[in-house]
Amino acid sequence: MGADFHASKPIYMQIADKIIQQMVRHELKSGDKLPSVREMAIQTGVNPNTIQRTYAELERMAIVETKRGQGTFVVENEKLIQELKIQLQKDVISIFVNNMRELGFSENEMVANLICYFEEGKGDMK
Amino acid sequence: MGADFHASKPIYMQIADKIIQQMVRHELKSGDKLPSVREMAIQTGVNPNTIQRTYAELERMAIVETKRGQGTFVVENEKLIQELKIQLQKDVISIFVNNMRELGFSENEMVANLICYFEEGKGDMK
Amino acid sequence: MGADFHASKPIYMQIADKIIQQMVRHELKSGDKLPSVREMAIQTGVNPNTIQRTYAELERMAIVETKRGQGTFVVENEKLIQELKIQLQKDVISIFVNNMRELGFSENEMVANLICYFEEGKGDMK
Amino acid sequence: MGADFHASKPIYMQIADKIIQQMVRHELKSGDKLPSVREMAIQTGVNPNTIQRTYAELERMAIVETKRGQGTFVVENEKLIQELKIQLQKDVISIFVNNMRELGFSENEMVANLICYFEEGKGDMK
DNA sequence: GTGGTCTAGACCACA
DNA sequence: GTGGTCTAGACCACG
Repeated sequence: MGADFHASKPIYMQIADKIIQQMVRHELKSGDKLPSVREMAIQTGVNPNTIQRTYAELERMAIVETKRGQGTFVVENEKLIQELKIQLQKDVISIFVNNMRELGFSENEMVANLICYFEEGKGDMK
Repeated sequence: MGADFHASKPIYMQIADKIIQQMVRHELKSGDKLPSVREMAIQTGVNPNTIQRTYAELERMAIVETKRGQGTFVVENEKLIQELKIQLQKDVISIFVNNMRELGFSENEMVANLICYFEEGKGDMK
Repeated sequence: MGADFHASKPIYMQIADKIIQQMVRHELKSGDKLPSVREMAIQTGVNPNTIQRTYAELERMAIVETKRGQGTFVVENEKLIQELKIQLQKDVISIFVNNMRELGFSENEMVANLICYFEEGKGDMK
Repeated sequence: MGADFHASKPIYMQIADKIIQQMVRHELKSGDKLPSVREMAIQTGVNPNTIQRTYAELERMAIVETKRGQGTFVVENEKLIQELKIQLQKDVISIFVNNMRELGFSENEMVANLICYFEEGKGDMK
């Protein structure tokens, strides 16, 4: 569970992404309490300030809310989390399609290559 | 052709990517001469230092070579460019698969959602 | 009647403000009894500790007094409540004038814009 | 120009507000470069991290943009700044009206009291 | 030179 | 106990 200090994305964002993924996969549900800043800091092995920043970012995205003196909670809005998943999914696909298009692939080739990737691990895609 | 100062990737890398894409799509071929550092700097509207770094990076990847007093040329090695394309393609697919997996999708769902994306633009992906 | 956990003001102050407003508007009069701490806590949905602090704050301002075993009462001093209203009013106006001045407005423009705001809801204020 | 360490608003926000006011009053114009983080830190007498946060907040509001290695600039969008002014103005008026209404004043009384405030400083408002 | 991130450790208000 | 702010000082990538 160590942080990757050399990735391009800042640590506080990597942690935010992890939390979002947990929401999207329903490992974290509406109304659930996140670990306290200090506890999360210990769990992830980073400075509490970094977690603070993560939580602030999540709150800015309106997918988490903090109650003074009580803690930080997943927002009570299941619909918003659903939309979040759809949005993230579209973003991921969109990036993939753009990248592949820039390499000169047609839509059919993209699908074919993806299937190929699954079947062969690394086979004869061309 | 302006540089995107907001993207997460450094500008010199953005430009390197653009050049590599041109090779992979055969808009730039083995032996072709790249624009001079100064000219490229003007074309892209960035500091010549930045282009310098772009060319250095491409040379480090061994897909470009600088001939003293003559300029910078795409390496005379068609096979290497082919391999480059395959490598890039695998990277792109691999990133896509990882991202989708983190969102909780199975391989079949990935393929289905991709096809869905093409058919509907943004339809009812679940 | 729920507490706003997001506002910049602490909850105990928000509640104190609400009570003061009721006095100023004569919905609460000299000598009236405030709800008990527990009852108020239930009404507002916050921790009794928080209400305790609200009442303590009001007592510190000398606009409420606690009689042991009987409860908390609005002070028997109509004049003081009048003065409170005038003071609050001056504060509100003063803040408004400062804010508008910081935006570069003259006194005449402030009056004009206020009138404008009433007439048009949101019209062509310049 | 010292920072007020005891105000309710955090310092980084107070500084952000000051900068926004300068834009709204056209003391800072579209495209102008803000002082560097370090320089501003010296000017205001706070830690560079605090200014960093101020600039990050302004960028999040999309009224400032940072160019890597060059500095932080007022966004090239005069219209947006105009809208910002109108928005701020509406907010200020709206808060004033709400506060006065909570004290039990009618719209006419608000205007009258404001004028009174200007004429007398602190005269016989009731 | 620029902004961005991170740590360490401190203090605060709030519930 | 909680989150929020701030300082001090460090290191990094970028242009």
